[in-house]
Amino acid sequence: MKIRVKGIENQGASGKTNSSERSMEVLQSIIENYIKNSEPVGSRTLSKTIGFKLSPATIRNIMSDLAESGYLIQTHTSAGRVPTDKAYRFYVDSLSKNPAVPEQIKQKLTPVSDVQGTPVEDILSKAVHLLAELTKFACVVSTPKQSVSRLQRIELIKISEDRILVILVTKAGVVRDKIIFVKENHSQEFLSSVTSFLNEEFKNHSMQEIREGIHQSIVSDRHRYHDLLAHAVRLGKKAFELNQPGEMFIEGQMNLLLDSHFHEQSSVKSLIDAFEQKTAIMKILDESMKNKGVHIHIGIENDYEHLHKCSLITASYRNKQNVLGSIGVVGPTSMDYKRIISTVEYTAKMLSKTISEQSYD
Amino acid sequence: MKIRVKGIENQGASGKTNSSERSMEVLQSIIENYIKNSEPVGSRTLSKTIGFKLSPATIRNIMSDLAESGYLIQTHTSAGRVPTDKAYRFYVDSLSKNPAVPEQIKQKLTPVSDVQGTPVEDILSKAVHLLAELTKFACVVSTPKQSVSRLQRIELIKISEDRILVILVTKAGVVRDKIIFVKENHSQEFLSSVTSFLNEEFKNHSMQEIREGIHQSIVSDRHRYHDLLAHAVRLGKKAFELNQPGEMFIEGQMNLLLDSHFHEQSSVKSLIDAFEQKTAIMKILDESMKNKGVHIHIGIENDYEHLHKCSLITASYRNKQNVLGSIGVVGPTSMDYKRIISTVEYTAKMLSKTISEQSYD
DNA sequence: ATTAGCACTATTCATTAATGAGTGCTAATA
DNA sequence: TATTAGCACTCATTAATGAATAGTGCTAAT
Repeated sequence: MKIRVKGIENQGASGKTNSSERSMEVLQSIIENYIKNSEPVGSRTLSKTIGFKLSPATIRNIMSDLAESGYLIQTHTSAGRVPTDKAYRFYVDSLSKNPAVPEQIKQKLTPVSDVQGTPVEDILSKAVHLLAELTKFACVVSTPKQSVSRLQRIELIKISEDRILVILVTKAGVVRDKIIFVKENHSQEFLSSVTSFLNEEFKNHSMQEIREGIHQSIVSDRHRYHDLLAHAVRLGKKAFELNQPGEMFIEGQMNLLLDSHFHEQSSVKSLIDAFEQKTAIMKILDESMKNKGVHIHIGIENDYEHLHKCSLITASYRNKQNVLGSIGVVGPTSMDYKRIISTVEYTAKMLSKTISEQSYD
Repeated sequence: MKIRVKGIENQGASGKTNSSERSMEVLQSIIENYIKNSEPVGSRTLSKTIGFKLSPATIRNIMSDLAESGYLIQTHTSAGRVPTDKAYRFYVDSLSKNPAVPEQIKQKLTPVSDVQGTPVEDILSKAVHLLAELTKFACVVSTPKQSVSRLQRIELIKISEDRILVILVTKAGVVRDKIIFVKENHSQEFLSSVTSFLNEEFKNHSMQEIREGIHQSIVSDRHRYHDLLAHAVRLGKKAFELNQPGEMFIEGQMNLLLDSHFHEQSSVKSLIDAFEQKTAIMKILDESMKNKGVHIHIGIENDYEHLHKCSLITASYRNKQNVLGSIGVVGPTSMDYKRIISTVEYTAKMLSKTISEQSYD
């Protein structure tokens, strides 16, 4: 009995994969059926939908085996079977790596690239909005990681007696601004020379490097700097200090609440918490920046408990130089993985392309 | 019969307002009861809750009259009565103008002012977040209207051969940035002189004035400008062109979906649409900037149909110079007006104070 | 003008019974 | 030996029923 299913786990190991292949196809069929109709699927229905001819009884046997090895569960005795997270994992792993992107989605996503001169935030926001519209789920995108982005230019502008406006332009085209308060009343000329110094010193360095570098300068080489540079370093330190904790844009949360899978009280509450907290999702997005391609987190695989009933599909976006951030979809575990994966992948690609065009190198 | 109720509408007109005053108090009591429990209120319950002694039967008579003149409705024959939008309008109009702000709310809102040097957007976002937390409804805030905000400083920074970064700093502390593309390869020195020119010419003018002013310059005085200034004007035109359509931050939409009043399918859909559209709510926020104080839009009073089951409480915020934008709450018509109104009012006040401190004059 | 009393109405809730989808097991079949 | 037909059984869903309840409207008495 179990042999049949074992075949799934180490498929191809033995020569006689016939019956295991069939189990696989049945499982796949169940999953696709469930994804489509969101209803437990029974042996009778399946025997009609399935490609090859099998009687309900046989299918019942197979299903029973699949249930035993944890791919299916029953909500109650006389209900059909529902795929588990393990089943979804099997399913996505068996999907083709380069899914076709429907022409319609390509069409819808072209406006992302139609944004000459707009701030990166706007591009991200547009992209995530479109993604939400296409997938009908909640979508998130993380803003470019400051620490890795490289300095294109820094500018210090005197605003008033004691206030200086700091503008940081990164290679990725992100502009950050911050007012810093100072005690001394520096002249604009002085600020200009500080600006020049900082630009020469730090252009093309990542923010992280700069922060560390400045720290270094102060600690070790203090005596070497004459007065002006000491000031410059002190100002620069303040300027580069804007350690924003990485933002995240969320769009289409409402879509989830309309989704039938989240109609139960408890899971709605969970989701809201998950979005309030942000940190959990942010962590997943960050994680997704480390490797190429699409990342898939299914239900229970998520560390954060409130996301146990969700799947996340994420992909990183980048410019020519660096990986900048990630974009992703949060939906029910029973989402249409094929479609969502290809959509996310394509969106990330378009986003990368657009941002690369805007980047300064 | 009707006389009793007419008394509400032109109260104090006749000397014998005794019974009309009583009707008023009954109505008020019904409203407060309904706000508190979200359940149709019946004559028996009311006769207990109400301050003075009245039998259920008498109350029934009064209620019947109130229903006849449109202050109450019944969901079905044997149900209690529910206040109409007209009733809420009467209710809020009769509220004291300067409501007390609970100490607890004051406490919660102090962090808004704890934001030295942060961009205005962040302050707004923090304020609206706190407001949502306090009110448990959805909250919105509009970003400072660009057209009225006055220029503190403009800066042109050469980013690459054909790209110039424009930074606009307004008196309100808002920084706007945009990349403009140019055909000529201007030197940074040239840009500096253009910058000086633009600053001298337009500092302290509102964006709207500037846009009009520049247009004027080009049309009428073209010949007067020598080459450099012609360039400057052309660049400036491009720079000031960033006609952003006024953004809006939304927070706490989820709160609404958890609210029992919106549990019916239809109204949820409506609300989602309302927030997607943005324009309708934006219009209300804009409207609210025209007059001082708190503005209240109850249900059917809203032009936009999808907001017919909501009330909006809005108040404008400002710096020392100008009204900048508005902040507001979107909730069910049966919200606790007393509490919400005072909270919004106080939040707007705190917001104004904070932003004024950051403003550059 | 107010109130008590009573008939009337509509919702809500629990109970019951019918329906039906789906399984598991056994015996028959290819 | 793998597959299938047949049948008993389970459990959710649905509809129907009736009792309990909360509320009104009207009339007559105070």
